[in-house]
Amino acid sequence: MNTKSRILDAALTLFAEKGYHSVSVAEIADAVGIKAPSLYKHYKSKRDIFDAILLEMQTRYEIQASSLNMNGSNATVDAGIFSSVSEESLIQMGIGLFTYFLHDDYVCRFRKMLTIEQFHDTELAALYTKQYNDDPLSYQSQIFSMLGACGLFRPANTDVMALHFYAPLYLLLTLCDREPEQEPEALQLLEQHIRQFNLIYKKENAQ
Amino acid sequence: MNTKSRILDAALTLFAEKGYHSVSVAEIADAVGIKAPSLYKHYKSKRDIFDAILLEMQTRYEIQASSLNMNGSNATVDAGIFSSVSEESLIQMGIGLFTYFLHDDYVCRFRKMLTIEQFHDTELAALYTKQYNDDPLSYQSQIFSMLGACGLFRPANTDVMALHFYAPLYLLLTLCDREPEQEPEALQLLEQHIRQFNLIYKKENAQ
DNA sequence: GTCTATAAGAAGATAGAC
DNA sequence: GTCTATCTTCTTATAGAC
Repeated sequence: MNTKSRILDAALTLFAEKGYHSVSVAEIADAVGIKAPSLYKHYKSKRDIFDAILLEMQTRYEIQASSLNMNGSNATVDAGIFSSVSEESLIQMGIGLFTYFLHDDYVCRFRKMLTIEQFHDTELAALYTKQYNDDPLSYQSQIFSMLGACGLFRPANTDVMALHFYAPLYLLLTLCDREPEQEPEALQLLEQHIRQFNLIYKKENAQ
Repeated sequence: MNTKSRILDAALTLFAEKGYHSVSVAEIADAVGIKAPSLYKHYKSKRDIFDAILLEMQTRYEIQASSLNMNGSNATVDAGIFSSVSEESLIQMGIGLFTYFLHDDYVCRFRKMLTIEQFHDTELAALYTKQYNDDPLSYQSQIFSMLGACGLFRPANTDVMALHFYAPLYLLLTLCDREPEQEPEALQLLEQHIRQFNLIYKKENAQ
């Protein structure tokens, strides 16, 4: 890993924990194992490092999201997968999404950074809303819309269903960001939540 | 309003928008209409202002929470109120809780400040978790437990019910903190959520 | 209680040697 | 590409006049 990437990595870790303004350039350099002035051979300013993180993480996100059809206007592929959905596979989807969001090193640090910086400007606010609210909700909504059309789920407002499915996941995720030691309880509650969700919305005769 | 309180107020506004470290003492003094050194006649340090905010807001919270029986180990009074619960009164409770959390000037700014500072130390993390996760969830759980005992709601895991009821409220609340212009859509979705929730959990023969 | 003046230090960033 | 030395500005905080 080259120095430029190591700076980005160290900065992301520090920004995620303390916020942009609370971290000094010297601190970042220290974490990388160089002196502060050396850092300016790689980035022209502290703000430049922040912007590079933003760019890099947005690129990663778009790749990840498009592979899941989370950003596009259709979820056709996933509907195909979930048309043979069972309670266990619904749990797998929920737990999988949750643990990925929670444990992927970059995703996790970037989410914390955005959490801290979200009120600084409208661009960061919009990015947070897109990645952690709008995209997951519209993705889930489309999934449930298809599962409804297949006759597997009771007919219901899919936006509300998406909110019912995703909001607990979101709350538990932000909880674990703050209190990592509560992950076991969170996972247990998440599983109970999905079982209950399945019980509520799934047609009795389906499967 | 005396100067000491005006400093607290101005500092809270600034901390909520930019975070503790991004705000200078001069900026706070400016917002109050005095010079920075004058501020030290009221508080002995910048950190002292922050701690005073924390203390003041925790006191306000405890008063508010105890009047709602949110912190205690029982929700007896509220169960009495909600034993005559209707769909409309459930919506009123949800919307009321939501708009209070969102529009109360102090509650709102303090929540934003905690959001920004939550990863700085474990004390702030614990405070956030208590006020915006644990207390509301245990409160809701107790309410549903009583409504279940009254035979108004279907029997179900009340912790999961509380999560189903509160998590969407929480997601929409944090969304509106970030994007205040989305409040109308959020309120509409919140109302739909509660109607759906009621439909799901309420016994058909109840009422 | 407010001000001006100022200390003491930290921060972002540059110059120039190696 | 890394370092030391340095500049400049910002920031917290104090001293002391009014």
